[in-house]
Amino acid sequence: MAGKSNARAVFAAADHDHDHCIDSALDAASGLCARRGARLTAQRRRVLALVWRSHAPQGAYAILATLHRDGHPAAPPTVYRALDFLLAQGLIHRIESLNAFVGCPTPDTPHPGHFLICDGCGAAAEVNDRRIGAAIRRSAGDVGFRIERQTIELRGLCPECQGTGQEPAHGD
Amino acid sequence: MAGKSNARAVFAAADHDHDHCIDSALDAASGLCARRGARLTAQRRRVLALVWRSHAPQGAYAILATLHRDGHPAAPPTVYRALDFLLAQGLIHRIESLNAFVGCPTPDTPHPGHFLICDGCGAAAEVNDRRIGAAIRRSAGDVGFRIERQTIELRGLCPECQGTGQEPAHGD
DNA sequence: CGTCTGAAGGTTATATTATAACATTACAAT
DNA sequence: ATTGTAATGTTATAATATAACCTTCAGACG
Ligand SMILES: [Zn+2]
Ligand SMILES: [Zn+2]
Ligand SMILES: [Zn+2]
Ligand SMILES: [Zn+2]
Repeated sequence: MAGKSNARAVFAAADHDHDHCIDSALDAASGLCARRGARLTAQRRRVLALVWRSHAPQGAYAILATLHRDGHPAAPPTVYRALDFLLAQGLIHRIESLNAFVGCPTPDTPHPGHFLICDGCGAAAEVNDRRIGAAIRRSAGDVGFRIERQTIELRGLCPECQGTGQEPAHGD
Repeated sequence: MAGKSNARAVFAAADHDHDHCIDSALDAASGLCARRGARLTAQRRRVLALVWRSHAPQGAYAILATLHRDGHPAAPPTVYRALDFLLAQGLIHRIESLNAFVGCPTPDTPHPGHFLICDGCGAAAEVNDRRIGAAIRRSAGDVGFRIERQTIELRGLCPECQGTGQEPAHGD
């Protein structure tokens, strides 16, 4: 309970209304795709909802299994194609160190994805800290490297999971 | 060590003596394992040499195939076990965004692996910039996140590959 | 309306990456 | 030699991802 108040800004509180997260993500996606002329089909919308099922990144095959449970059977290519579309639209990010996908809370503006990922509760928080970006640009600039894409994934324990002996991952 | 424009210091020159890279990596590994009482067996040494085959990260199955070509047939678990040992000793790093492994040029001292990875030539350069580390610690500290492990992989083009038409491989 | 077209999705098979489980061998210490 | 343990071998399979080809569907247009 001795968490910092800032912490809640990036990691959702344990008791937050997650249905609201899902709904607003879907609404944002609808609007954004409409403005861009991109087709957010029922299939893609379902996959996006399942990625947002939790703040913990979801694997493609977990999404696949949930689709089956929900009465929408699909094969791997279907899921991967939907994920590719969502990635292209910036609606989700891929977490390389987990081979999994997580919803983007700010899909309207382009940004590198910088993540804090808790090994206790599994949640991934997108931070996109200006200072990290600046340090990276400076470091790459020093050696003449031109950055096209960033993978920044910091693993550890979120404030809630520290001191609770919560090292191993759990469900979702 | 505190450098500004040691531009070519991180990416090896195109014409450098790579056999020297391999030899000194193997020598360093021998000494380090001896001091630690860790057993750098022939198998592990062979795998380490193959990881160092290039400054481009090598996949486990590429290593496996090369072992076969070299007359040292092996099954996947053999290679993965050797890689696990080398990772545990800090002799190599895993590149998450490539599912591949690259030799560590400074295995003596513990450090997070921060990489610049060229999409032109495939080379990965380990930078471990103190400013990036500091920015990350500050950013995580702000929200009370405890970092246990970092994945920092910056993809783009190295100085040599810029302007040489060497964008991500296309063929024609 | 009917037809055309291209994107989306379906289907099957397979590629790629990684690990589980158990048997055998090598090796150092007693 | 005996024994305990680390390393390796062996077989099978899990988990992640894509290739290739076919069908369906929504919208454009005459
Ligand atoms: Zn984002
Ligand atoms: Zn947590
Ligand atoms: Zn290193
Ligand atoms: Zn290059």
